Order: sequence, then structure tokens, then C-alpha cells
Amino acid sequence: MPKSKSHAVAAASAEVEEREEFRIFYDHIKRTGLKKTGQRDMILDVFLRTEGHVSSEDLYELVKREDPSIGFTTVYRTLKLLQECGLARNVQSYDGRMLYEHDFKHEHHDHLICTSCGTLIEFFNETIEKIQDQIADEHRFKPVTHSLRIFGLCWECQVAAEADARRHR
Amino acid sequence: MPKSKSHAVAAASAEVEEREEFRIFYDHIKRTGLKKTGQRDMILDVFLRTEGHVSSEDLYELVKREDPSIGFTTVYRTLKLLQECGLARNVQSYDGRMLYEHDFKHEHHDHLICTSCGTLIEFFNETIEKIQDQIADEHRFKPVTHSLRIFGLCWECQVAAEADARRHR
DNA sequence: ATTGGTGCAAAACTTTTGCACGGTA
DNA sequence: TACCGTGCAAAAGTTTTGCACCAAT
Repeated sequence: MPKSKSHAVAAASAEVEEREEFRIFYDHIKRTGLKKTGQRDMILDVFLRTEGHVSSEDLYELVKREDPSIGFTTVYRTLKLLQECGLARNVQSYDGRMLYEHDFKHEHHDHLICTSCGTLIEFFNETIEKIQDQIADEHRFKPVTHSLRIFGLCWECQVAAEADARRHR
Repeated sequence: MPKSKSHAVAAASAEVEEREEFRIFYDHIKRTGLKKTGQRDMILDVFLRTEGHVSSEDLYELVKREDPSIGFTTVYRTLKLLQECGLARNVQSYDGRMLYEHDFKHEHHDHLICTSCGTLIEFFNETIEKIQDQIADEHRFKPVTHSLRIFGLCWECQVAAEADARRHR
């Protein structure tokens, strides 16, 4: 957010971050004996400014735009840290790539995934959640997380497909 | 296809296969202008004898055991054919790998996936299915398939983890 | 000083594809 | 004969890891 000069890295790490997400991150870092670095701050900052879902590559590109010196590996590993402390969670896209999304103060939800354009639409349904716990119980299975993905076509792609079909008719 | 003695390839392809699954496969092959080959017969045969879930690599290993001359590529591509004609369907495992399972006369179901040992337990719940369609509808989303996976620990792994914890205590 | 962090390059893996040769119809 | 199928090798696309050097505590 800051950006007092040119590099956001400096901005993000120079002052002590107040946002709750950073608190959580710093706590996790301290608790596990890791270290606070400018790169990690910057990566978290960019991630938080992100809407929707990003792959590690996506996030790397965004970060690089603000500080080209940060490497992919660091983004990749930081994303893992963010998962560990509950700031990010991942979703497997329909094509197998791993995407990340915010997971702080974001109630759990599932996804409708358009296999044409890749868009992810979020939804939540209490009943489904309850039934899932019931099912796990019946199988003496200890559920940790779950992933419900409905694949198909979003409205835009349905319209586009329709138009396309008309053209070839 | 030669090799009239010890190899199952011969067994599977020498005579005309009667099983309904083969009917379906042959129909699909004929319908799309493809060709019936000993390799494909053998791969389907092995796949049908398979229980549970296999990756293309897994199936390749099984096939190789009966006919080392069959290559991975053929197994891989045949698995795609089997999907096309509805004999197989795929599930993304928790680690991103693609697994295949029987999909003929097997009503749709979802999975409980143990992240410790990889085991997949199947289940089905009518209510969840209905709610999903409702949700898609509400979003003007045209559902094609879905995947509901509950990750966690199966009973065996819970017990093992418990024992392990006791040991380190 | 220590111990962890970083970026680069390379390794590991899976999934796909290009091609030349051989088989099916 | 005309096409399709097959196996091999290599391409692609990601996710991971090893390492030498740098930075945080």
C-alpha cells in the first residue's frame, strides 16, 4: 500500500506492518524460528492485493512487476508459508495447476469452474458441509479439508458457444 | 496379433471379446474410425481386472507385466479412449496426479481421500447431488461434471498416527 | 557468529507430442 | 494401398531441490 518511493519492497519492509494478516504471518515466522525478510513482506503484500485465484507463476509475475529482483523460488516458498499459517489456501484448477486464494476471514467456500475460460465462481452451502461431516463420520474418516468443484460452462462461455454454433450452422 | 502362446495379449485379442465393456469399446472404435488392436484389447482387459484407482503409470506397470513390449504412450492414449467411451473416468488425487477408475455400470460417486496413504474411499449422496444442480442453476452455470473430495485421514492412518504419537511421548 | 533466506540452475515428475515404422482394414 | 496405431525420444509445463552466497538475529 505504502510505496513511498519506487520499490514496494522497501515500503513494505521499512515500516512495521499493521495489518492483521501481517501479524499472523509474523507470529508464524517467530513461532517456527524463521526470519522476517523484505521479500516475504512484499510477496504477502502483493498476494493480499490480489483478487481471485493465482498460480505461483501468476503471483511471481505480479511481484516481479514491483521488484524484478525477487525470484520465483521465493514466491513459491512463501506461498507455502502463507498456507501454513492459514492466510492462503489452494485449489486445484481443472487442468491440474495449483491455484491460491485468500483464506483469512474468508469463510470456506467451493467452486464452479468454467472449463472453457478457467473462471472460478465461489459458492457456499451449509447443507453440503453438514452432510460431508456426516459421511466422513460414517466411514470413521477424519476430515481435514475438502474440495468440491463443479465443472462446466459459465454463462459467458455458454453464450459464446451458442454464438459460435450459430455461425457454423 | 501374433504371440499365440504365453502372453495374455493373445488371449485377449485372439478370440472376439464378449464382455459388454469390449462391445462398448469396439463400438466406439468403429464409430470414430479407429482400429482394433491387440494392445488396446490387452490394456482394456488389464484395466477391467483392476480394482480401485490407477494412474496411467500404474496401469502401464500392470500391462508391462503381461506384455513388456507395450509402451507407456499406448497405455496413456488408450486410457483417454476409455474415458471417451465412458468406460473410465478420472479423479485428481490429492497430490495432483490423475487417477482412473471404472465408469461402466458404476453409479457416480465422490471420494474420501487419505492424504497419508493415498487410499480413496467412495461414497454417494443424493442430496448433495441435487443441491449442486440447484447451485449451478442459481449461477446460470451449466454443469458438466463435478468432483467432491474430502481430504483427511482414513481410520488405519489415524490409528497409526496415534500409535506413533504415543511412541514419541 | 549463526542460522535461515535467496536466486539460479538443474532435477523430478507428469502429461503430451512429433516421427518413422509397422499393422489394420 | 491408405490410414491409423505404436513405441521411442523428446518437448512441455510445473513443482521441487541443491548450492553458494547474502542477510537477519
